[in-house]
Amino acid sequence: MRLTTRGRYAVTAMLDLALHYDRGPVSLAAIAERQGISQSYLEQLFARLRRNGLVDGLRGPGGGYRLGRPGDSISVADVIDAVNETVDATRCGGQRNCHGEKRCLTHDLWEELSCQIRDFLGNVSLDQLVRRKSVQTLHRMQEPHDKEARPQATV
Amino acid sequence: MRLTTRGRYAVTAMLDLALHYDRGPVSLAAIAERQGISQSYLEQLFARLRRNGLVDGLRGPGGGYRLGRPGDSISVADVIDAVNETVDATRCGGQRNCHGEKRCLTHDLWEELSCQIRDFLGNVSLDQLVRRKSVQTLHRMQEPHDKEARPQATV
DNA sequence: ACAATAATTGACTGTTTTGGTCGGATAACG
DNA sequence: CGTTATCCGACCAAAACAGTCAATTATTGT
Repeated sequence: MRLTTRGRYAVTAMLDLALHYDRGPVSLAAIAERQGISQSYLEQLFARLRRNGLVDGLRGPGGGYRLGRPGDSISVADVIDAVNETVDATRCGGQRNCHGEKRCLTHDLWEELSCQIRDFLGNVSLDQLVRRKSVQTLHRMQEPHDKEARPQATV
Repeated sequence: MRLTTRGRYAVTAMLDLALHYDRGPVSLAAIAERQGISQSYLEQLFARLRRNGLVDGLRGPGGGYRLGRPGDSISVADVIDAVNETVDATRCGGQRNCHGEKRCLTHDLWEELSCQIRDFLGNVSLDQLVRRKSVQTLHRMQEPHDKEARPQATV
């Protein structure tokens, strides 16, 4: 089981996408700036997210990324799985060769733990996160305080 | 949050200790052979376990390691913490500097996850593991099939 | 006293993963 | 056509991981 910056960045970025769902595609540059993540690194992550169908990429000016499916059908576990390719806590990855040909003394324990984690992360959707108070607060603070309604090319 | 071979080995080794609690000190060589773990690596792990008071080391012939306190007061979380020094899932380790000076969008989520994991692993004691059927079965298979009662120096 | 045993210590090494950069290709829009 | 942005692949430094090794120290049995 590994949960590192990669998975955390991915979830944060996906959440940013969900927060701006109504404003059309979101560019990596925008995410990078808002969330303080290296844009080059984001490219790597989004390559995996796209391959797993979690996002759609739109090229050209005004392009960016969009959620591949509704935010209530994307769980945090989905995102982490996409970039990490394993949330399994066992060493053998479900096989039982952790000790010679048999499974090790603690195999079952790690299997249960994996289950717990998957359960927890699998039951939190992006939409649920969006609706959280703490997220909303931070979201508003990250907005560029547009006094008018959506200034379009202030960059 | 990281759960790697180190933590898994440590728990397995501690469980081995608990399984042989009544037979006096257990040598690293014995654990290494039974559980298929490198003895040199075990040395490293037990250094940390000892520093955290989880085991007592007894030198000299017939020596080895013993549980530092009763098996029902040692949780899996204790063991992992001892060798890993962190089971935290947040990047900032409880501080809130994950994004600049503020906390990142997903800070709370990782904090909850950490809590879940700690809860789960903190509520499993070595004694509970010992009593598990799957563990008992594996345990019997690992014994050297002593036909007599405890042959003493067959090595 | 002596040898064997086994913990204890610290330095050292090879491999993998992480986190990240860079340059260029490709597609879309004006 | 030029700009914008995704795409793609190679590349890289640092850290963590997994493991080895040699030397030292303490204890026990003879």
